[in-house]
Amino acid sequence: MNERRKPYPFDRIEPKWQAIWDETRAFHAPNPGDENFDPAKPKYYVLDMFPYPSGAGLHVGHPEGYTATDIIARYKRLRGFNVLHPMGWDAFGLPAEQYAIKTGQHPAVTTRENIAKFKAQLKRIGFSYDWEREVNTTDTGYYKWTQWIFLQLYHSWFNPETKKAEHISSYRGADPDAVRLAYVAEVPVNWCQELGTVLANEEVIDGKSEVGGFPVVRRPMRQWMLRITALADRLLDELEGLDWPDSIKALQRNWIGRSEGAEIRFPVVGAARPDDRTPRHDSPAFPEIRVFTTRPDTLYGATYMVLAPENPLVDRITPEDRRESVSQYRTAIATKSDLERTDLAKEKTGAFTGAFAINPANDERIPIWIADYVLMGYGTGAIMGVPAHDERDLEFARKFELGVVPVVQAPGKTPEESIGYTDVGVAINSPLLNGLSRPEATARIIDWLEQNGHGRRDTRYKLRDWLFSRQRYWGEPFPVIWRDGKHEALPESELPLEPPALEDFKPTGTGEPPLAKAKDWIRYSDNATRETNTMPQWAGSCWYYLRFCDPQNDQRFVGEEPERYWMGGGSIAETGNRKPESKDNTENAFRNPHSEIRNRPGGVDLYIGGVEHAVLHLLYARFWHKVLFDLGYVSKPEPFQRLVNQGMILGEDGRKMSKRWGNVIDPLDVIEIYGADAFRCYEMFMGPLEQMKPWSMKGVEGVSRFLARVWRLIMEENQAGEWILSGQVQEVDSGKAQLKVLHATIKKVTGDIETLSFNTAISQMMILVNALIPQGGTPAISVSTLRTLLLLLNPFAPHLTSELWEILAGKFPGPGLDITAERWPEHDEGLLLEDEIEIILQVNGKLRDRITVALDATNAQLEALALASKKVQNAVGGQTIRKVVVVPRKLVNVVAN
RNA sequence: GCCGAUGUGGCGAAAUGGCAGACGCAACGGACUUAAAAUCCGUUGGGCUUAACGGCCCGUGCCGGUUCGAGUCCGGCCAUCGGCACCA
Repeated sequence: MNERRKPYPFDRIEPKWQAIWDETRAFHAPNPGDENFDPAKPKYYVLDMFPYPSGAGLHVGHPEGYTATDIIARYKRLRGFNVLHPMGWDAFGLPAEQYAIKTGQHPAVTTRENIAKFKAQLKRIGFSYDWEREVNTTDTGYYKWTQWIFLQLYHSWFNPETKKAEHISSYRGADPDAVRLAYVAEVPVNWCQELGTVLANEEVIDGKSEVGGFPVVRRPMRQWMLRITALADRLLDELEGLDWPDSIKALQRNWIGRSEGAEIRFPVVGAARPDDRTPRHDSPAFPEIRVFTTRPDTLYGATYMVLAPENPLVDRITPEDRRESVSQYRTAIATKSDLERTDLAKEKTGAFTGAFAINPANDERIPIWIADYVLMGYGTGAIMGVPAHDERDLEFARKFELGVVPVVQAPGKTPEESIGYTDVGVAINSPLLNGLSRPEATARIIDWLEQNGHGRRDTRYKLRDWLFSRQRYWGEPFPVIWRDGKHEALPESELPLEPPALEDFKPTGTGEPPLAKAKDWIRYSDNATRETNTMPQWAGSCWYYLRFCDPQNDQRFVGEEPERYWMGGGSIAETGNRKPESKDNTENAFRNPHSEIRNRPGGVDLYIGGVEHAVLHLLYARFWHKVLFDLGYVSKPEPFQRLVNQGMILGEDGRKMSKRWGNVIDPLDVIEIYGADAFRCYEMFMGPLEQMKPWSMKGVEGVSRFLARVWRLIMEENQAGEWILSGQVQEVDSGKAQLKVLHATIKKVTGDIETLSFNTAISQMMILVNALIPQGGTPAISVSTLRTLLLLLNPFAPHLTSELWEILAGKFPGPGLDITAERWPEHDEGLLLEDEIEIILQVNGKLRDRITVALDATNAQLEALALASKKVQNAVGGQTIRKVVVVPRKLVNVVAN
């Protein structure tokens, strides 16, 4: 391939400016109290989801979000904000460990190499990160505090009275270990043999591991859990005030899965206990079945009950003559895979236990069945079957010929026809509830249940407690020891607890973690040993945004003042009621971002990342943050005020980029040919940030041509082929038309950046540049117009604009050499108005003519002009004019028929 | 099944309820050049009509509604993508 001529010398200017930014610490954000800290500036915290530094390096998907945040960061700096824009590494994780298993190279070495590669790539794109704040979750100085936060969770409980996490010392019960937010439980977990570790529910997809796609089986093991369910209500309710995409909020709501209803107690008759197989009806040990239902109003329609096959109650209630068939069914279910069991298409199966329960509402005796459509893991592992108003129950009842009693009558239907209706209608066949609507009936029956001791109001969640331990080497060790079979927290003074040096990182295969191989390390004292599990990768990412506020602090996970400043709602300037910009135009809300900022509840001001973290990282981090908030360590209850998901970038063939399709684009290859500025601008020009969109090399070329036109507006080649300042750049006044498009561009670009509509911002700058290109005659371009253009373009193409700014500043006196020290321009609304404007004339809503009128033409004048138009008259023809709609400065619509 | 998003030229897309297709790509024509590349200028939703200027009709997934006026708002469908899924 021929060495193609560069459209402009980005290969020289980009490294030049990157070096200057490094040397001058151009993007270092000072903390309160630091040298150069300006208390007059409001803060702006703009954050990327920090990457896992894989061996593959960046692909074009990473820099999409990073470019967006970088534009915002640079823009906010020009608007006078103190901008926190950091980057770091989520570096614990499986690939480095698996590489270690294969090669024996320590994961720390692999990680270090990968980070160096990632960092070089990010720098090459010209991101304005404050690299002095870089964090790495695998540094001892970092995970010391991850372990410290774990200890806070360990030492805390959720007080249902105050609805807050509190120190365990405020717990008055007998067994604090039963309520700690970090606790140990023997639970059925997702065990992945291939990975040699257990996984969180969130990490298992269709019975396979999210990483690697290996089979996952349920198996009871002793594990560390975090009591995230205690915060379920808050995690749900406090989503409301967040400026997040609806889809992400919906995903989290769905994942938390709050259902409101009642727990109802059904006494069992004809029950048999293993130790006494005689049916007993009046024993004090009389078993009862508790069910959870969201439809207590349909209680009278409960014609049978179903227990999950695994429900331990089954043994207690099944009479002798049914034991064999019940046990057969249970065995059949146990050998089924999760996939088979949850296959919706399959027919309902089940077995009658031989026992009966009493429906407390009408004292009816109803049969108790077991069936695998009832899950042990949700509610109480038992349901009341209301076939008339639940599809699944209806299917089951029809198959096994159980009674179906309609208890809700749908509007306009007979009771019989109302079977299968689940939503609307009034209660029937329900003595206590007849005639009531669903909400009324629900309230009435719950009151009745509570008054008569048959049940209570209840809320259940799909959310499970967070399985927090892993059997891996490359993760944070738990700061916990075991003595006499009981766990104890390590004292804070012993943090960080570093993992042992190991030769062999392989999983043991038995479920025992690799750390168990380090016999010396395990031994804590004569009678105490260390916990050998490690934390999952999510641990480090749960609080990294806090560490960025104060990354070097070795006394605290984050200093109080930096946390208040960066994560608090108001900056020093805001609380001081001071605005950094004097001009204010209330007509245009977006022109005054400060009013918007002041009203924010605080936290990270803008967080951009992939949608894949909707229910994992984003839920976990919110959970930790709320606990830290309750304990008084952070200033606001939510960490991320505004969240945006960038859309995936597809290959040129429209398919997901993957090695398999050979359609992966390497950013550095693109930068090699077109430069970092073109790469950045193209990523933003492709389309709306949130949208999925295919890559196009031709598209990059188009954007590159645009940047080259900007270059040639200001530079020209001399005889020797060197770029020199163009003679057409002069200190002249811009013409009226140019000023108009310039100010329209200031307005549009400013508004578009605020709404992250970068694609249209770039379009508008293209329009401006097209308008500035001299068309014949004696060309002269105003220096001040060019400077404004460079400022507007600077966040998008920082290298090019820095270079051109410097060249202009060297030739024309005025501003300094450094564009990043400048202020963002403001548009003058007056320049956008013309003396004459075009009015469109419609007949019945269809465009028929246009006229040019004075700006201040009255409605009456407009109407007269419209009716005088030949084209309007033709369109009206013989019809009668019914009405004339005049929209000032816009249009006239003549209605005729 | 439930929840969420999306549907506009050949392609990426744009349009506070007011000129549909800005901007860019591709394509075609032209200028410059010995030639090419680069650059610059022009045309470019579909159809009908006119010698030409121009004129007319259709057009934002489909069907209805609201409105002087709908890509945009409302109701009902269809399709694609993403998430959840026997969650009681």
